[in-house]
Amino acid sequence: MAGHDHVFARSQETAAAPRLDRTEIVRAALELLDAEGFDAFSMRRLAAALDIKSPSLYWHVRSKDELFDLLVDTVIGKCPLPDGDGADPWDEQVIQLGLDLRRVLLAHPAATRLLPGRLPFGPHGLRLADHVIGLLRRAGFDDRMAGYGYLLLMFFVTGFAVQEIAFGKGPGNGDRLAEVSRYLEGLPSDRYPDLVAVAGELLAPRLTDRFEFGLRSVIDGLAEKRRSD
Amino acid sequence: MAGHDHVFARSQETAAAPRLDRTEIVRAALELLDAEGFDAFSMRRLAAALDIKSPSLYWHVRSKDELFDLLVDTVIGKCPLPDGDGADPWDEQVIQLGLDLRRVLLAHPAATRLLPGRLPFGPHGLRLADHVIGLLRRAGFDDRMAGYGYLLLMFFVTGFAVQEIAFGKGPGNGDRLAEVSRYLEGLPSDRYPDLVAVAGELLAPRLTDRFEFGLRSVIDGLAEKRRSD
DNA sequence: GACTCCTCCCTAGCACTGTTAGGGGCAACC
DNA sequence: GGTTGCCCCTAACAGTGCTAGGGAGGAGTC
Repeated sequence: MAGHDHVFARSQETAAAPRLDRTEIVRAALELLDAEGFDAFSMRRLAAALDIKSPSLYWHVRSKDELFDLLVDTVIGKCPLPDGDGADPWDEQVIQLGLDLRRVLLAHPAATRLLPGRLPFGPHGLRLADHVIGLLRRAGFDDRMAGYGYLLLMFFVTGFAVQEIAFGKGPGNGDRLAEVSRYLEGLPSDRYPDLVAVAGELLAPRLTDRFEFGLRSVIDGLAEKRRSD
Repeated sequence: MAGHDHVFARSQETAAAPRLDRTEIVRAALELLDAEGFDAFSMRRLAAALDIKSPSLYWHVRSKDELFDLLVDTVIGKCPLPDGDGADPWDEQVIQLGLDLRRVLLAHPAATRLLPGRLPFGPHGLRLADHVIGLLRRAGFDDRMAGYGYLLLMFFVTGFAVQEIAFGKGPGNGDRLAEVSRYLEGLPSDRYPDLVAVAGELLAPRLTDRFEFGLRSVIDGLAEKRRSD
């Protein structure tokens, strides 16, 4: 389609420098995921978006799975980390981190689908882990509890965000939430009395408050544990 | 290949009754997932395990995705629900439910990978939802909080179990956990000082205690909220 | 300048996927 | 006996991740 002007672009822009590298590929992949959704993603499509053929991708990236690892780490990298310890107490800092991470994940719903089952231990993921664990250790937690606090935070934020996205947070299907609500309300109330009764309020559109509340519960539990040590 | 003896089997076993139905397909699919893992699963393989050809599956099941919905619901259905309210206080009942659900999910790690991003609202999922919400309502929570309590429980248990499986809980890769631990310990400790310090204890093999502790924190937070209403 | 090496993209193709179109045997019902 | 509907089949389509192997062209060396 854009074959011929591609030749021009190539000879002009990138006579010496390679026109592609991993970061450029990851950037395009994230853009494709955001725009077209998870199901529309494939190596061939990504290659087309980069104006190359799909096998060329494999020179830069070992496999689709490795690319997904890079994608996840890139998204995690968008979560801001305060440099040094701020003035806030440790628990507020952890909660702020959780809120930021959730916000970042919800901004890339298709990429967030890659997270479950993946270990978030790319460079950015490691930096985040080190940050959280450091925060907890300086707050007086021992090594075991600090590590567990980090795991708990990640489990909670990831699990919440993924399910939240499943419930229709994605772009374009914002009314899926209403659709599910209607489905639940239409169920036979003799079989599921309590569920039907609360169905209207089960899937509130604004989950931020609920998220923060749950996160606070988890962190409070953690704080309690430290005290009892 | 086995075409001719298939004819015999057919005329003998299944003269009148249909030899296949959805529950039989789901049973075989779960067996295949458990035995061979998620990556080895395909409609053709499932068909082969049932001694039929893959297009025949589509007479019983609309799509692979619908089959996955059925699978998830079947696994959820293995979580025991006490009939009627037991003698235990509500929070202990909820925690017991969370522990049971996690156990069931860990027993089918490959099927659990299907859960994230899927709404657990098949028959069994609905029954579970109704049960939990009923428990909370009778404990004095209003409709909004009861619904949220259910969501929080599901988010937490699902998120925890999925990540736990990612960390190597699957069958056959039990030493992946040790491998990840070694990787973390080998990181440059000047760049990730706190992470490396706790790396050895980050991924404990027995996560049940940690799970229960986190779950208790969430439930305690919920109880607190009720009091403040 | 000719040489080789390395980078980075290409074409061709493999083995596989989910899924549909359409056909046919066979039991059950009128 | 004819018709209906169930339940499986073969054939095939469009697409997937990925590999083998090739070739253009810049970089470095003699």
